[in-house]
Formats: sequence, C-alpha cells, structure tokens
Amino acid sequence: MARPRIKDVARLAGVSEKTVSNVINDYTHVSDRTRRVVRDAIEELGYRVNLAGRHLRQGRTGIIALVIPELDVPYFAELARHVVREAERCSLTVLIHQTAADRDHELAALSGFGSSFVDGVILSPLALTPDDLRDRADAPPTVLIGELLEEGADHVAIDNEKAAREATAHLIGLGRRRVLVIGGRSDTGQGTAQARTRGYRAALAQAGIAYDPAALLPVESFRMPDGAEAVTRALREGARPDALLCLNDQLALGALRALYEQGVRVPEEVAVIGFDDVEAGRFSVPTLSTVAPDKGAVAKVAVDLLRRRMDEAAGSPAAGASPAAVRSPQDLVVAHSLVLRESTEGIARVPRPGAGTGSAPVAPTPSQRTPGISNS
Amino acid sequence: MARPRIKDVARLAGVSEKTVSNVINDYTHVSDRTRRVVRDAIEELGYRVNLAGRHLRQGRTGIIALVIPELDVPYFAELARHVVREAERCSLTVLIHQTAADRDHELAALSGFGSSFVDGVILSPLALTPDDLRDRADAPPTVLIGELLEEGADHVAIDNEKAAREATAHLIGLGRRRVLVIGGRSDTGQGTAQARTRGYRAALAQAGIAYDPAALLPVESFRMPDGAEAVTRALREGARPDALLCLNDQLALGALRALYEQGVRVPEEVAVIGFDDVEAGRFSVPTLSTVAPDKGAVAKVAVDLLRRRMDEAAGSPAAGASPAAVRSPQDLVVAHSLVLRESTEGIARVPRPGAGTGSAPVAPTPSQRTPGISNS
DNA sequence: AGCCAAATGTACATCGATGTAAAAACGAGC
DNA sequence: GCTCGTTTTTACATCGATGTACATTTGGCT
Repeated sequence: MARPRIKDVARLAGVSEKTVSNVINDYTHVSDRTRRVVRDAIEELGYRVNLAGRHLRQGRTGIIALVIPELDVPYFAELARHVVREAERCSLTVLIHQTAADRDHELAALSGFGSSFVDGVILSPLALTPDDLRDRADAPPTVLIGELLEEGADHVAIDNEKAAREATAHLIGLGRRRVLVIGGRSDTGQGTAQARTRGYRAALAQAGIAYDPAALLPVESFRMPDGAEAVTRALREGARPDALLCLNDQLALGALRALYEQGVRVPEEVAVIGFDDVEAGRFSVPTLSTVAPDKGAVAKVAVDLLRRRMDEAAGSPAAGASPAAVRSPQDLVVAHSLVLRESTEGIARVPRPGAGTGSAPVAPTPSQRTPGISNS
Repeated sequence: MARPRIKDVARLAGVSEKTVSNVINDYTHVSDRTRRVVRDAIEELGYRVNLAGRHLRQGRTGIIALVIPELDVPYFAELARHVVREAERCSLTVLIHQTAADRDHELAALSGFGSSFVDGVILSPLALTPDDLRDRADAPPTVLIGELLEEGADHVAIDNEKAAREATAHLIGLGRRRVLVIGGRSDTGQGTAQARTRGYRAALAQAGIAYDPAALLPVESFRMPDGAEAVTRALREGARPDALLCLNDQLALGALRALYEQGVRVPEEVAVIGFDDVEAGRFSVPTLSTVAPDKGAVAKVAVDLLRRRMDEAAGSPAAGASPAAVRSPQDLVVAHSLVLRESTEGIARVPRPGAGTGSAPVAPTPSQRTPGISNS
C-alpha cells in the first residue's frame, strides 16, 4: 500500500534494481524485452522515482530558486510567470521565494537557503550590497536580474540608462520642460533607480534643459501608495510639473490617481510615463505610457545563463578547465521598447452622451498597443 | 574546500556524528559543554545540514507547495504573500507552482509533482473535476482554497454565496435595478462563480426583482481584458445596466475601463462592485468597491489545517487511531467584508481648478478604507 | 565505598536511487 | 566447440543525516 520503491519494481519485473534504474534513466544498453517488462512493472505499481534518493545520490534537485522582493508587485509576478515557463522547458522546477526586500532574506537565498537543495538561483536583489556578493563561498550558481550591483556576478537587465533617456526625450519632444522623476535618486549607486536617473539627466542635458535636483522625488518603496503620496506632496508644496517620469508603473499608477484627485488632467496638463509595462497600465484611466522590457527575453536569457553555470559547476568541480570566456561574469542586456498610450498622447475621449452608448466607440481598445520605439 | 559534512564537524569537535546530529536537532540529553564545542565546530566550518540526506532519512522536506492558476493575477499574488509569510512561521518553505488553469498541471500538483518531495499542497483549483480528487492514492495532504469542489477534501474559503448576496443587496439598496453579473454562470456547479451567481439571484429574489438570465455575462477567463470585452459587447448589444456585479476585481477593473471608453459615468450611471480587494482597486479611477476576503485569515487557516494533516500523515501511517473529528474533511469559512469606495458611492471629485492645485484636496486619500460591513 | 538510575555518547543500520566494477549472457568467426 | 569481444545484467558501495540499541559516564544516596 505504501509508495512502491525501485526494489518492488525490480522484484515484480524479475530483474535487479539497477536494471530498473537503467530503464528509468534511458541507459543505452538495455534490451527491448527487458525494457518492456520493466516499464510494465512500473506501470502496474504506479511507481515514481523518489526525489530524495536521487538528490542524495546525484547531488542535484532540478530545482532553481527565483528570489524576488515582493510577489504582489505585478512586475515581479509577470516576470515570475515567464521564468517558470522557461524553466519548465528544461524540466526545471522553480521555487519562488520572496525576500520582502530584506537583506537577511536575500543573503539566505544567495547561499541556497542554508542548504544545497536548489541547483541555482535567479535573484532580483534590492537590499544587497556588493560586498555580500563577494564572500559567498559555496553558494550555488547565481544570476542577478534587474539591479546591477557590480562586476563579479552574472546579470541580466535592460539598458536602464538608455531607456530612461529615451522616455525623457519623448516627454521633452512633447514640449514638456518641467519633468519630475518619481523615485529618482541622485546618488551614484549601481541600482536601477540611479541608472534611470542618469538617463533622465542625460536627456535633459541633450535638450539643453537645466537640471534641478528638486525634480527628483524620493520614495520609500516602489508601490502605488508611494507614487500617490509623492505626487500629492509635491503638488501641495507648489510644484508645477508638466510631466512625470515614474521609475516604475506602480508609482505611475499611484501618481495617476493622485493627479486625478487633485484635479490635474492627464496628459493635457501633466504627461505621465512609467517603467515595466504591467497589465494594469493597459486598463488604467488614462492608459499608461511605459518603458516595456522584454520580459520573456529577460526570463529566457536568465534561465539559459543559469543553466550554463549549473552545467559548469556540475561538470568541473575542480574548476579551471573550462574556457574563461564563459566563466567570466556576463552582463547581458535585453531589449526594451517605449509603449505610448493615453498618459502621454492625449487620445480624445468619447464625449459623454447622456446615458446613451449606442454609437461605436472612438477610443482605441485598451489592448491595442502602439508599436513602440524599439531599441537596438 | 567542498561543503563540510556532519562527519567533518564530528571530527573537528572530537565527538561522534550522532552527537553532532543531536546538537543540531536540539536533542535533550546533550551536556552544555559538548553542545558548545559542537556549535563552535559548526560555526568554524560553516556547516549546514544537507536537506537531501535529512529528507531521505526522515521522509519530510519541510516544503509545501502552493498551487495557483496564475501568478500574475494580483489576487493570487497577494494570497501567496500571506501564505509564504504564514508558512515561514512554522519554518516551512513554500514552493509556488502555477498551473495556467491546466488540468494536467493541477493533477500533477495533486500527486506531489510526480514524487514525494513536498510534504503538503495548498491548491487553488480551476480545472479539476470532483473525480480527480477521488482517485488520488498516495498524494500528500492537500487543502483546497477558493473553489469548493465537493465533499471529500479540506477546503478554505469565504462564504461566496452570502458575500454576493450582500454585495448585490447593497447595489439594490442604492436604487439599482438592472444589475449585470460579469463572469456569472447559471449552471449548478460547485465553483466560486456559481456560488456567487446564486447569491446574486437570492438578493434579487429577496428584493422582488425579476431574474433575467441574460444578465449573466460569461467570460473566458477572469482577467481585465475579459471584463472590458464583456462590458463593451453588452453595451453595444443594447444592454442598459445601472450596476455591475463583477465576480472579481480584475473583471471590474476591465469593466471600469470599458465604461470609461463608452462614456458611461461611474457610479452615476452605473455602479460597479468587484471581489477580492486587490490593491489596484484602491487606486483606480474611480476607486473600486469590492468584497474583501480576509486574505491573511485564508492563508493562516489553510496553513494551519495543512499542518494538522501533515502531522496526522506522519504520526499514524497506519491510520485509524486519530479521532475522526479531525480526520474528516473540514470545510472552513473565513470572514469577508464589503468595502465601499467610489465606484458605488459617488464621492464628489475636486472640480478642475485650471492648473492650480494649491487648495487642500477634498477627496479621500486612496488608502483610506471604508470600515466595511463585516460578516458574521 | 558501593549501587542504581539517569544522563550522555557511540557504532551501525537505514532511507532510495545510482555509479562502479565485474560477472553473465550473447554472438560471430574459425 | 571454443575463444574473443560486446552487450546486458548484477552485486555492492555510496551519497548525508538520523533512529535504534547499546555502552559508558555521572551523580545521588544509602
């Protein structure tokens, strides 16, 4: 009645345990007849391999961890979906772990959850310092996404500086001159926020617009309430922006809400643009222009790179043999595009026809996406 | 250089392997001195237990699976966060698995991913049939959340029928008479959608309003595009609702967008109410009234129940001894409340003051929640 | 001092699957 | 029929941690 073991299969099939193992693992030299007999026995007993035994023997689990700050931030959730799909293709299981942007949690993830039961880690760090990355000794292969911390670790992301430059340039091209940056940071760190802020400044410089440090509105975290609060406070303090560059879509959606509450029209008075292209931005009122990273590509590139690292780790434990070209840390850049929607374009809204709605709508369907300006 | 084993710790500490194991597992009869020596050795070597070995020996992994249809549906993401937090308290790790509402994936999850490497499963099924639940033989302990499939399985959810009745009654109380149900289903299944539809009909009946089957708008899935499409189509076909009961917030948010595009004012012309209380509904324009399940409670109750089942499974493999009271399937109901926001209340918006925003805002801050009508 | 019970530590087998090395079976060629 | 070279199969050790059963030490008491 208990779960059958390989031993039970062997007994039923009248062969040794190893032969059963050979059949399971598609070992070459097994006669067709034996293979069939064993298969039948497996079928009859409903046998399935026990991962614990295999793991102990082989030292691998087939599980990789995806470590992200918050599950309920749509960008991470959407990314997670892609990573899971991608991993499934290589029959890897993804263990999703949230760190709540907590350094200890991220550290734990880096070293494989205090035990080697994941074969690799894809980590989106928020609170780690470059130092943390250095003193990991026996950590599993790791690929970072999103934040660029420093040389020394594999990393996949879009060109954040360039993307921010393009987005800002677009706002300037619309005639906007007073662009606030929600979530902007002036320090010279390696984080995404800093890179995007640099891009913003580059665009200003290119257009010959003076940079005002007060245009950077810091936020506690990158969620809707923070965006709303930052904008509300800025307006209350007398800011008169004609555009907002929000460093992610959550901030932008919060900002849209705050602008609405303050009676500021978007995009007529203030244009708004975000980052990430989350689904909610396609249905907000107004719909949200945004920098769209190719999430599928981020996931694919990250998983591919991680797999290479895992193979290396497994293949040559006594390192050195493999070509330095692959072993040296990779910093891979993924494509992004600028998706323009109502929050920057000012698509005319259907005038209110009393309660009637018989006429065909003029506004675009929300799912309709502007082709966008693709980067290299 | 390789990862240290228990053997290495034992050698360094000058004790047997078992003693090290005893220290690690807080066995009672270990002298303080020995304990300290072993602890120091562990510290010095940076030893950490290997899960594979422990798992093989104990037959447990300390991992539970949370199986949900889609990670990027905010409700599931928010729920997942709570489940992870709750599990962390009992030092359980959560493996999140998405099924894409695919029956095969859900089945695989039910039987523990083709191997016994998770100790338990919390499953939010969408495509499973009651039959599937019956023929699972050696599946790990399982708790269902959300959908009520049938007797025979542990289950945690809000009282969906009652919640829908309350929500509908509230709409009727606002004077609305033509309430459409986005995502409504008239069949007599055990799903959430059916339960909510029954609640809707009950409320109509109670108010003496005739039920029109055409008021149920079926959807392909429960996401924003589906909500938008359903509403757009209904309006185009001549429907003249004065309220929408959307069976989740995603549908409602899509509906809000569609109504906006059609020039229909919310809530003046059409009141809208959703289910789930996702964060986006607190920042939409207008903000979204919704049935708010106590997600923290759902997570807590589900994890607690699962732990009981896991203990039972571990304690008495040859069942029978434990009291039937606990072993019989539980069907636990969690509290919900009705959160009223702009989409039903019609809070006055600040009139557009040109570009000025100097005056204090009148609208409530988005995070401000109406206390709500709590159920039992 | 002498004894007994409780406290503490150890050797060894075990969980399940698989790599290793070697035995057994098979087939071809003379 | 016998040898040699392959193919197929097997016995056994192994991965790392821990339960079992027993050995040893400790301490309290008479």
